[in-house]
Amino acid sequence: MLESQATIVESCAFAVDPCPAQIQHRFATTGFEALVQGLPLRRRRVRAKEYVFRAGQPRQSLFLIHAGFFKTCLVSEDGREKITGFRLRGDLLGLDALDMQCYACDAMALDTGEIWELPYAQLRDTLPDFQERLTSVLASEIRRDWVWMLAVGTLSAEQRVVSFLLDLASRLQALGFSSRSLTLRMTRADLGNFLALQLETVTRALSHLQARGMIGVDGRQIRIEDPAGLRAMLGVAQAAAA
Amino acid sequence: MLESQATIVESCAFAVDPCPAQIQHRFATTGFEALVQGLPLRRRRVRAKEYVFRAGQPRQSLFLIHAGFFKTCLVSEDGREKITGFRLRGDLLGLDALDMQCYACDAMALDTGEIWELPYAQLRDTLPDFQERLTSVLASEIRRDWVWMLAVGTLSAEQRVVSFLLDLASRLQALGFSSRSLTLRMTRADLGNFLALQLETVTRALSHLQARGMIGVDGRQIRIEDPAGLRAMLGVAQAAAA
DNA sequence: CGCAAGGTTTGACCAGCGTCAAGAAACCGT
DNA sequence: ACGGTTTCTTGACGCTGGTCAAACCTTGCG
Repeated sequence: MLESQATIVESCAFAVDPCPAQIQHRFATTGFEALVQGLPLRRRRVRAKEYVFRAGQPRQSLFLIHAGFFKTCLVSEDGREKITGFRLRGDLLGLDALDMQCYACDAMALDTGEIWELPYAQLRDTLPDFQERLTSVLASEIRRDWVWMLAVGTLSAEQRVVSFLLDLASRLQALGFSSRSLTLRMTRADLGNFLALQLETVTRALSHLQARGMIGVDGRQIRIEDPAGLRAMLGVAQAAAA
Repeated sequence: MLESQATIVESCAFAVDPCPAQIQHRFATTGFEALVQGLPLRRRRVRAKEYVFRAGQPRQSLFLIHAGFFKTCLVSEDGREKITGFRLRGDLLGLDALDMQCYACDAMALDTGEIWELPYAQLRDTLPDFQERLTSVLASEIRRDWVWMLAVGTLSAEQRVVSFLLDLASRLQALGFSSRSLTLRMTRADLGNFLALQLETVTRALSHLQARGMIGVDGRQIRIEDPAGLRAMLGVAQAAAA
C-alpha cells in the first residue's frame, strides 16, 4: 500500500464498511507536459544540489519537472527540517505556495535535470481548464501526503522503508524505467528525514532486507528481488484474508 | 511553531539564509462563509459520531462547517487508520476528493454541529473566483499537513501534544473563543492517532504537563496556564537566540 | 436505577529505535 | 592522482515511548 504512482491504478484502496463504491486512490499524472506542449516555455537545466527556488523567494512561476529528481523541503524557524516529498518528471514544483507571494518550501535538484517554467498568470488566462487541473493536482498531493502520514504513524521503520521502495519503484515504472532496479538519488539522511527515521535506521533496514534476500543494495543502487515478499511485509496478507 | 490558525499571523516563519523576504505561513480563513452568504444552501445539523460522508461514497458536494467539531480520517485497505485533521468552523470538508468521483476519507462530527452543503458545479459556474479560492484553500491545507509532518518527524511526544494544544487554542481564539480554556472534543485515542502516539502516551504527556503546572486537565477540559512556557518547550528559545 | 460499554489514568516492563562513536567507502575539487 | 569532505555502515548502549494490565470514571441505554 501507500504507493503514489502515475498511470498505474493505486494499490491503496480503502476498506469501507457501509458504502458500496470502491475508492481507487489514483495519483494521476498531472498531464501538464502534454498540456503545455508547444508553448514557448523557459527551460532550465539544473544540476545536483542546485535550488530551483527557496522558501521566501518571491513566487512568479510554477515549475514542471521534465527530467531529474528533486526534493521539496520545509524548514521551520528553529531550524528543524522536513523533506515533504521527492518529485519526478511530470510533477509540479511550487504548487503549495499558490496562494502566497513567496515560495513556502525549498526545491532542490538531486540530480541533473530540466524544468519548465510555467508562468502562472499567463497559463491561467490562456488555458481553459488550467484552474481545474491545478485543483486536481493539489487534491492529489494532499491525499499523497496523507498516505505518508498514515505510513509514518502506523508502520515500523522497516515497513516504512519498504513502502518507500515500492512507491518509488512504481513511480519510476510509470515513467518507463525498470521496476526492479532503481537508484536512490537522495542520501540516507534525506530518506530518513522523509520517513521520520534516523539515517542509521534506514541503513539498518536496507541491510536487513538485503540479508533476507528481498533486495540487493549497492550504495544507492537498489535491486528489488522479491516484490511480493516486500508487499507482504506491509500487511496486505492480513487484508487478503479478510 | 507549527500552529495553523486563521486570522492570526502564523508563527511558523521560516529561517532562510539566502533570500531576504520573509515567509509568513498564514493559514487564512477560507472566507467561504461570507462568500456564500445569501445563497440558498442546504444546511444540515449533525450530532456527535455522525458521518458527514464516508470514503467511497459518491461525491457531489463540498461541506462548509458552520458549527461544531469534526475529524477527517483515512482508512487503508488493511484497516490502518489515520486521522488527517480536526476541522472547525470555516473549514471545508471534501476538498481532498475534488478530482475524484468518491470521497477519499471519512468525515465525522465529534460534536453537534451544522454544515452547509456547497453544490460544487453550481458554485463553480456562478462565483467568479471560486476556483482560485479553492486552490488557495488546497495549497493552505498542504502546508498545514506539512507542518504536522514536520512536528511528527522532529518533536518528542510531549512536544507534539503541546503543539497540538497551542494550535487548537489559537484556532479557537481566531473563532472568538477563549484561548486559555478549551475542550478536547476527541478521545485520547484520536489525539494519539493524529500525533502518531499511543493514547497512553497522550495521557501521560497531559498528566506531566499538569504536574509541571503548565496546563490544567479535567477530562477533556484543558486550561492553558502557562502559554509562554509551553511555547518555550517547542524550541522557540533556540531560535530567539539566533 | 443499574448495568454495560467506552474512555481515561497509572503502573510495570521492555523493545524498537535513537544516539554516539569509529571506521570504511565514495565523491569531490584542485 | 591526492587529500579532504561527505556519505555509508556497523556496533554498543540507553531512552523514549509502545505494550499489557488493572482500576476508575463517565456515558448511554434498557
